[in-house]
Amino acid sequence: MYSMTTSAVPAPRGPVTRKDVARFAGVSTAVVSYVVNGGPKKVAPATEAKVQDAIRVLGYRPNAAARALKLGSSETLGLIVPDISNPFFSLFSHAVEDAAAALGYALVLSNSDGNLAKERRNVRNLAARQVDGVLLASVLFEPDLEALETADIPSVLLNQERDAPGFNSIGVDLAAGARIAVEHLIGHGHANIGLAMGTNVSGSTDGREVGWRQALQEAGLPEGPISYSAFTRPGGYVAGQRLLASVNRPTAIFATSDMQGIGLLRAIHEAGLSVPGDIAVASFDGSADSEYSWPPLTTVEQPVAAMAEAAVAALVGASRGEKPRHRIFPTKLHIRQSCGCP
Amino acid sequence: MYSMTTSAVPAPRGPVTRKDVARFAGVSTAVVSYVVNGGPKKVAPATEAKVQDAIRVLGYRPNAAARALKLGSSETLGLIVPDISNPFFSLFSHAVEDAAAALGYALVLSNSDGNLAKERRNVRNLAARQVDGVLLASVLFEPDLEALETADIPSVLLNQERDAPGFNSIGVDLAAGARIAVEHLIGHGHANIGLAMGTNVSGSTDGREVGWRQALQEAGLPEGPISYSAFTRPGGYVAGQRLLASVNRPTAIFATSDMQGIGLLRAIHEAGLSVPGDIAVASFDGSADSEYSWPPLTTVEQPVAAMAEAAVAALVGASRGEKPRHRIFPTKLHIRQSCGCP
DNA sequence: TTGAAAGCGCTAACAG
DNA sequence: CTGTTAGCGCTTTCAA
Repeated sequence: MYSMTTSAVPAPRGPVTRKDVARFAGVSTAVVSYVVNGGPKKVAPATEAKVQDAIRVLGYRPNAAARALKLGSSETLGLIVPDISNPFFSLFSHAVEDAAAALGYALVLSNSDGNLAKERRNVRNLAARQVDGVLLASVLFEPDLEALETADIPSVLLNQERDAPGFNSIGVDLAAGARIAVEHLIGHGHANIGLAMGTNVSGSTDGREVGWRQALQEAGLPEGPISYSAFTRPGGYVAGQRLLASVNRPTAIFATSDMQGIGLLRAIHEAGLSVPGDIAVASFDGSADSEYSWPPLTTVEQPVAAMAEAAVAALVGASRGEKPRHRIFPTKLHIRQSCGCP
Repeated sequence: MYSMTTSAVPAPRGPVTRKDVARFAGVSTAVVSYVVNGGPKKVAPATEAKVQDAIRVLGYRPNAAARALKLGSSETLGLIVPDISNPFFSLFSHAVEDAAAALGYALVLSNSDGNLAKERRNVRNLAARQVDGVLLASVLFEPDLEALETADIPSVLLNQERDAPGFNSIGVDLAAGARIAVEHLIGHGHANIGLAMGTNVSGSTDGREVGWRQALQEAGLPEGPISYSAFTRPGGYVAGQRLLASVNRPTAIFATSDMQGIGLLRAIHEAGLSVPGDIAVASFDGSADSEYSWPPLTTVEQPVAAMAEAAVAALVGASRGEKPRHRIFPTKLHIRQSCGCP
């Protein structure tokens, strides 16, 4: 109806600004700010009502860019993952988005495709966009965060096993997780346990390999065959083929990711072998895929939601001046059928 | 070394702005803009070099918020999906991010969790953030886009089978895709083909159900049993259990998503039946999961990358004044082993 | 309790 | 070819 009446305050042509609201409500723009933000000044109830009305009638929506410019904060977090279509990262992203949204932050997502140049480009891009924090699952152990530092933007490194000094980081106890899985396999009586190890760029040995070795050593067992390949389904598939062809074929295999585990299952099935009858399998991550493979995979679950929340909290904390720290989360063994349990 | 020398141009304390660069290079701020944006005015090569130097030395990064405020464009696209951890959407998101990045847009991701209220909140939030376009895989057939319309922000509806007038939309030919899959199953000699149908809120019958029925009718075959359940792994699992227990147990089942297909496989395996020996299976989507299930699923592939590109292009086109349209993409049958092919 | 006004960093019209 | 300058919409200090 408003558009049909002649009014002292005509509907503005373009997008509605705070000025339009002020004019419509007969107050100053400052007052509009006060009611929109609930402060920093108190507003008389009657005035507030007028303003709320004007906002509703005009369909006013604050301009986030202007706010970001003024405040130097975009209420936005950036997330860089190698590949969002990797189930682990998509699960993680969802959890991060939830945690961010709960705090009023939007999430800008970018994929690095495991490509260092792209990762750096993404970091810079996020820095330029004045995000309030960046979560980075880096290709590297100590990534180049200079763009963020000079812009004073906090960051958290994801999937970080070790403490990278000066970095906020979060990770899971890889070695402990791998160990419980391998110990469980040993408990089933296996004495020749192979490893389908994912490859990463970081120089040092992955904790999952360490854990596998520890479990074997402690049980006085020799090391089974190892195959290094990508942390992916095809990677696991290839590793499976190689492991099955090795001179001393293992009776059980630990895969360092669910994706590899699934690839492994395919290789084993194709070879006409049964799981867990001929070969038992356990993997790492605890993604939904592992529950619906055949047979369902016994896997080491990462506490994704807790890690996401902690990562977001670390970002928010960092902007409040808390100092960088490294947080390690425990894992939990999910026993299903691929290990030989009924 | 710059920090060690006394200079007429001290390093600025806070973040470096265009003003600092101008001062350092001994030019005006306008000139800095011209070189940063490559226009709209030409700059003498020598001057440009000085500016580029200053930018490098100072580590200058343009403030996106200020730019967005000035230009009324954030160079950002919004994407709302029900659940990023659904492999179809994560694949799609990756493709969207690629397409967006190629055009210089960042991507803000949000999950609606299939929840209408959350979807609306996300739409509004994106509108307030002045994104330049929104891609929405809605819960509804005709979602509430008012917040976007009043802000003059273009949008594209994803996964939209039919033309919703006035909306930009993109979808796949569901019925045709389902038909080729079911026809393929028929070609294997199956005469009792069941349907594991995903449930959605839209009132009308899903094209995949239509296609299944069409193929059957054209072949003069009776309709097999149907089970309605969620488009998820658990959904497919339950559908599988029900279908296997039905009075006239089908010899083949068409699942309307890969996730359902995978759940279905689990139900069949648990029942001690073999695929495709006892029951053949085909599904829909063409996600990576379908390739590594056991047996690998014959599936109807959606051209995700092409759709993502078209969706982003539609957004950009819309802001150039192109009128809304509905784009349908063809599917392609990926033959693997679950249907009975060798 | 409310208002006026100074910018946040950037772009681009306009003037030189 | 380069510089000056007026805002974009918002927050917040300072004054009334």
